[in-house]
Amino acid sequence: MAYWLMKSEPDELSIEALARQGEVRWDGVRNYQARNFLREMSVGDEFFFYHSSCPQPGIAGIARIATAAYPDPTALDPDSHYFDTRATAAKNPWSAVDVVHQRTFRHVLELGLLKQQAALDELQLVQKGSRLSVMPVTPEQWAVIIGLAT
DNA sequence: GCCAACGTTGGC
DNA sequence: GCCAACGTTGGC
Repeated sequence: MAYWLMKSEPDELSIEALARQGEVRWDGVRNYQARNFLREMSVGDEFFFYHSSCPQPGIAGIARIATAAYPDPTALDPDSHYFDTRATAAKNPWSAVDVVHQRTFRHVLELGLLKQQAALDELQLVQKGSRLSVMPVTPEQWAVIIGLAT
């Protein structure tokens, strides 16, 4: 089983909203590196749910991958913010996965706290200039971060 | 294939 | 709202 971290703006989808809905489609990823990671995911993989572009950026909880990657329907929807004129049903370059809520942390693990952990130096999230919204997490990094959540 | 211009991300 | 850093686009 692999571990990941995925970013979401809480205004779009927060861990609380995911907890309410149970299972949602994680769509709108429009970066090839991030998309490639989506395609590497397996059912049962777990990921840290990161809140970005908000008053308290950080890891808010854990969710689980419920489906393998499939073509992202928002790319074909003219009414969607994520519509891509180049995408067709036959040739849709973008992928989505379904995810299930697993755990909401009692407190958000703030970005500043994560940056203080020497053991997380290699995590792409804390590297300067990194904007990747889907990234792998090693088992060691996963354990360190779980240890920060009380 | 280079690279300048542009748009986006995301913390602050 | 600002702006650094990055990815993408498109002219050449």
